[in-house]
Order: sequence, then C-alpha cells, then structure tokens
Amino acid sequence: MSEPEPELETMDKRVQRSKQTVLAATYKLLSEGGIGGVSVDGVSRLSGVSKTTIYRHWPSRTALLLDACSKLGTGPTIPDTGSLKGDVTMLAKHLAHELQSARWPAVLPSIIDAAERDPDLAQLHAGLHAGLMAPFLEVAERARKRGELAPGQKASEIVAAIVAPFFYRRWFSREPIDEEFVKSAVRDIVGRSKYK
Amino acid sequence: MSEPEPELETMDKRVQRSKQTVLAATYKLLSEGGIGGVSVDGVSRLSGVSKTTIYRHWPSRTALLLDACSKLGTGPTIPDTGSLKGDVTMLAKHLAHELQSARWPAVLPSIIDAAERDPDLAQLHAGLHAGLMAPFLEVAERARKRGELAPGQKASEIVAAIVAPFFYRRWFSREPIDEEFVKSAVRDIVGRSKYK
DNA sequence: ACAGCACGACACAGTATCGTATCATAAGCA
DNA sequence: TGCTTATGATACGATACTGTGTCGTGCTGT
Repeated sequence: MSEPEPELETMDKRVQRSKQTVLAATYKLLSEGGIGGVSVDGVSRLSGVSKTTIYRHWPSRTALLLDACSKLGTGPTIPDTGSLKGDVTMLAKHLAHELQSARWPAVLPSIIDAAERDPDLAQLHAGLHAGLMAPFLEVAERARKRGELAPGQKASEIVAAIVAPFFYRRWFSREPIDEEFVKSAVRDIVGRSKYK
Repeated sequence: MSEPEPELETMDKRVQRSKQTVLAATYKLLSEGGIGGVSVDGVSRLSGVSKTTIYRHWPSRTALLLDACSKLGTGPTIPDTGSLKGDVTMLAKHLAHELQSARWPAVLPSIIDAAERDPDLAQLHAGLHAGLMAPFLEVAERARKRGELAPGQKASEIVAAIVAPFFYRRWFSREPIDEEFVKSAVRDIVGRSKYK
C-alpha cells in the first residue's frame, strides 16, 4: 500500500532474478527452520546472492521476512458442488492433505509465536489466517443463502467449528489426520448445521 | 527418571536458593519472550545469579530450558459435580480464564514451533499437552462410566472436541473468549454426547 | 558500442550468544 | 571455630548475526 511497487515488467532483469532467487531461498529456510531459522547471512549463503545485494532490495531482515511470509498461504480453488456437505468435504480433504505435506504448517507456529509479541507479525498472521479461512467462509456463506444454515448461525462459527479440530490435531495432539478423522469431522459439521 | 535428583532436603541452602532464583527468572523470561527470549546471559542478568553458577547446576541452556518448561502446566483441581455438563462447564471456565490471563499460553506457541523440529522439545510438548488434557480426560472417563457417553464414543474425542475451539480462538482467530463462547462450546459438547 | 547500474567480494564495527577458566570471597556445615 | 563448598567477578575464545562501506567487474538497456 505504501510501497510504489515498481512493476515487475519495468524492472531490470538482474533485479528480478536476484529478488526471486533470494525469496526462494528465504522461503526454503523459513519452512525448514521457522522464522528463527532465517538469517540474512544464511539466505545469502543458500541463494548465492551476496548480502550486499539483499540489503539493496530489502531494508532489513524483518522486511525480507514479511515479504517471504506473505507469499505463504495461497488458498485452493473454491469448490461449488451445490451442497454444504460436498463443499466442506472437498475443502476438508484438501486441508488434511496440506496439513501433512505442505510447508506452511511447519512455519505457522513460529508466526503465531512471534505474533504473540510483535504487532507487525500479528498483522501478518491475521492476513494469513484470513486467507486460509476464506474458502471455508465463502462456502459457508453460500450454504447460508441456500438456507442450509439455521437462522442464528454465523458463517464464521461454522468455519471455526470445522477448522478447529484439524488445527488441534496438527499442532496440539499431533495425531495423524486420516480419512476416518476427516469423515467424522465433516459429519459433525453437517449434522450441526441442519438441526436446532 | 535418569537423574539421581538429590533430594531438596539434603541440598545446600545456597544451592537451593540459586536454583530456585534461576528457575524463577527463566520462567519470567520464558513467559515474556518465549523460548527464543531465554538466554543464559539474560537469566544471569535478571536473576543476579552469576552465569558461572548457572552452568554449575545445568549443563546447557537447553537443560535449563527444559527444566523451566516442565513446571509450566500445573493443572487445576478436577471437579466432580456429578454430571458431564457440570464438570465440563467448570473446566471450560477455568480454561477460558487461563488462556487469557495465565502465562503459559504465551509460551506454548514457541514450544510447538520448536517441537516441529527438535525431538526433545516434541517430547516436552507431549508431556505438557497430556498434563493440560488430563482433567478433561478424567471427567470424560467418569461420564463414560456413568453411561453419559454414546457407546462408540472415545473419551479422547470428547476432549478434543471441547478443547479445540478454545485453542483455535486463542491462537488462530485471536477472538476474545467471552462467557457467551464458553456457554455455546459447552452446549455443543453436551449435545453431542447425549444423542447418536 | 557504451554508459549506467546492479552485482559480488571483501572488510568492518558492533552486538549477542554459548560455554569455559581462574581466582578470591563468603556462606553454610560439622 | 575452622573446613568445605558454593558463589561472584571477570575474562576469555569461538561463533553468529545485523547492517554498512568500498571497490572493481560485468551484465543490460539504449
């Protein structure tokens, strides 16, 4: 918002290459060691781009970190099966798969930790979280318009109810997220939305 | 387990005092800055105990850290109101209060982050988690014996179902955990246990 | 072809960290 | 009281990190 953002097109090829290389390396270190595992020296070593150049493009380590983190949670395509159950099933399966294979789940705890103290990171976390939840929210909203949700029920509550058990499993109880679990989670949600 | 643990009674008064002082300082730094916020130098400065002495009692920073962390989750007294709803209500209120005021919720993310990579910390996390869940598990088990749970329902599932939304709120959506939320969470659980 | 600009290779200052070592002091224990 | 033992002050070496400064080289856009 405050950055002029000088249009990738008009950028010097060398700058493009450098920035991209550096971001890739940062992302790798990030996913391997969390926020604490990222140092400018480390990024320089891994990427082969000299530290001097890195500091030419990012004013500080924090800036680089925020830049890399912001490209973390690219959501899936939003399904549209026509029913809440169908949509949620697809999203839940996708989430289950990502939680166990993608790289961002390994990074998120360190962001949450940092957000506990640093306002900038808290904001970043809010953005990431919103991005992750967006598909679920969209699906819930549609169900609402279809009349599949009880009157008093907020869409965000549905979203929390479906996602919370997944997160709990991934980071707190650390149990595997198998097909059985996904099924029962979806069942709970759908059951809850219909009655009462 | 593997440590001889030389009986607090027989310890030199000076040792007792040092260890306690150091642990207190460590705990404070831990709750303020997470695991990353604890350095031996920092503990020394804050506690007034010299670094030399700290290294006399703990072989490494990690050892000190594990020692301090292990005293983190001292659970509440387990209620016994005679019904699942009563018990869960009490525990949920207690949890809600702790999540917003106690110090361990600020530390847990850093432990989870570390557990993502360090096996020792993963074990520590497992222990803490077990300690936190124990009261809920006990209460659920009792409900089971009373016949308040459906046959196929595992106690641990009930526990996960009640706790997950609290954790989600505290660390992911970062919404306040008010009385309304606690009520509806309890309602969900009790409803789920009775039918089907 | 040529000028400008980005680049890499240093080197540097300042800070913070983990552990270790030495030695004098003071507290506790018998 | 006197002996043992924990402690504090201090310095040290090794490492890692942030961020800046300098300078020569070579890629890029015109």
